[in-house]
Amino acid sequence: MEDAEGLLRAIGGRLTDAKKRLLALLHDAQDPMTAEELHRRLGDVDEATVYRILGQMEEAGVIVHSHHAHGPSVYRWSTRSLVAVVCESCGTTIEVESSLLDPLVEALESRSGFHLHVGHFALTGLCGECR
Amino acid sequence: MEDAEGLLRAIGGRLTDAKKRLLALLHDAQDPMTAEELHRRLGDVDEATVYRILGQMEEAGVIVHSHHAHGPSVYRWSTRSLVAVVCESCGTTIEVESSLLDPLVEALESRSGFHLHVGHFALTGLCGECR
DNA sequence: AACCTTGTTGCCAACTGGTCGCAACAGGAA
DNA sequence: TTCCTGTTGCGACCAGTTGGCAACAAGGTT
Repeated sequence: MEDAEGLLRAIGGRLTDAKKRLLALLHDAQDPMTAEELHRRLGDVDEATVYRILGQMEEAGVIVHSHHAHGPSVYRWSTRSLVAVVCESCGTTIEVESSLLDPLVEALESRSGFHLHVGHFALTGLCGECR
Repeated sequence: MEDAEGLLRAIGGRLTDAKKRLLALLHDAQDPMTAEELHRRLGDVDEATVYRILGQMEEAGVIVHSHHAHGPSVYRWSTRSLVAVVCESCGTTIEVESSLLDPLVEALESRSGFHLHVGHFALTGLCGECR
């Protein structure tokens, strides 16, 4: 919390209650959360405001979002460099260290000059149980 | 076209004009297409119908769709096993052979028992020009 | 060829995830 | 305390997609 306030001050915006609480929620969460989930947990903060704060925080590099194939985006603290892997059948999500994708990143880099943003996209497939 | 008809017959549904034409479009397309694009090119086929046909064809395994970060899904003939890589800055999309992801697929398989569906998700990042 | 069953279509309303405009509100520097 | 400006809630709006429903038509049956 104390460093969340420092962060907010560093970003430059105003130190509002909504921002502090949203940031704390996301910081303490072990799993990524959807905007709707954050809105629900914050209780009295409007959904549009949640999206606005998420946008600012992401622009400031504090958080990142990723797309889970069907359904809403999820947001997570940006220091957690994980890639979500979602089962298309049962919805189970596991997270793997993004370093697992390093060979792919390097291959793309040298082949096409493309620099991948690993983690912006969830990988999808079937989990062990559902196969 | 002749084998498109055979395909449709094999799938089991009725052989309608909309299905034949949509399938031909997608079969002959070099790039993946959005539902809106298909609807536009088909002219007199309703958008809801396009989605319904796409759903059936996908269930039958004839086509696959993938999600491009923001914006609509794209559909492609399923024999083209490519992964889209989208530049977040300029939107340029390149497609790479999915075999480039084989090491990742194998790693996930042995670590977590997860079987990835490569191609269902687009990879995102920055292209050489935009970096 | 007429007929009937059932998949298919068009039309349109609804739904989800997300954005926007605007007036009221509230940090926080002066 | 005052004032400026970032922030908020509210409600309309938007894109992409799905669902209900009645009319329609593919294609097997008689």
